[in-house]
Amino acid sequence: MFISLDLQSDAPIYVQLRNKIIEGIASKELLPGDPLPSVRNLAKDLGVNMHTINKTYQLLKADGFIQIHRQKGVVINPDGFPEVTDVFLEKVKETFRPIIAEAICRGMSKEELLSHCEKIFQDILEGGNRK
Amino acid sequence: MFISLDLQSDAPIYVQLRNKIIEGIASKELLPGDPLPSVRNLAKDLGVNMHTINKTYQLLKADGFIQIHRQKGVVINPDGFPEVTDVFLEKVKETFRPIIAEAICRGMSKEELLSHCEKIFQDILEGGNRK
DNA sequence: TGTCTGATATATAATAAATATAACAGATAG
DNA sequence: CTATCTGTTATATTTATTATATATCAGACA
Repeated sequence: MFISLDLQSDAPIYVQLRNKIIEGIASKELLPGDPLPSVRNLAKDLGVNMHTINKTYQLLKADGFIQIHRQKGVVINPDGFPEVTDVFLEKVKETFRPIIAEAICRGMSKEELLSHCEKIFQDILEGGNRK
Repeated sequence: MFISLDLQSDAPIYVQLRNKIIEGIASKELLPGDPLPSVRNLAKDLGVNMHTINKTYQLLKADGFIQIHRQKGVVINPDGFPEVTDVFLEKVKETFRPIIAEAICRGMSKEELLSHCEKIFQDILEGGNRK
């Protein structure tokens, strides 16, 4: 995992980090059972505070993407990942809807939109286009 | 325009309102030249502060979706809307990427994803599924 | 016995979001 | 002319979020 944070971004660090790890899982760069750095080590590597990393891990744990063992450390969930729940679908809608609406205003066709989505999907699978 | 705000949402009020208006434009419920309520009236109607509305209008103006005339009021841009710029495409990517990555982790297929996007696109055009 | 885990507590600083008032300049209807 | 409506601007305050700085605790382990 090469993790780079964008300190200029309006997205909080702990969210950026969460997303990076999710992308790592999606691209199979991170496999079930793989270890993640300890809270303190990752904080040191990224030059941020321990609590910021802890917040990210707690989020990922709550969603079922990682397991946290008190003394062993943090691992990508070896028992598989959460499914597509109604809650998640709702999140998809709420996130996509405003952007798609703006795309329509700007004259983007449905085909064009789907093409962009497809490309992003592929890029993630191939682990590319990472910032 | 029936505008309802979700005070429970984590999205700021001024952003929610911006999105509602963008959706109104996308669904052609709001047409070029149509007037929008004055800052003070809308604030009163929604039960929020004047500055919150003003922030929304300034955002929409900066992006070219509305025009603001000092004494006449606010109208949906009669000269047409902004195009699909590189900046906007970048915003699409950055917004979609984390969600699509999570969708992949949860086992959603590409076809399933595109189907959801297509549905959202249609829903907006039809002015439905509004909250 | 150190040293590593995560977990937890407390305090502080910086920023963003929202509100509360107030005042200003220009247009316009009475 | 006056009152009222625009958007604009300024100032101050409150609240919540984000991030940091320290510190401590309990369990595991070499």
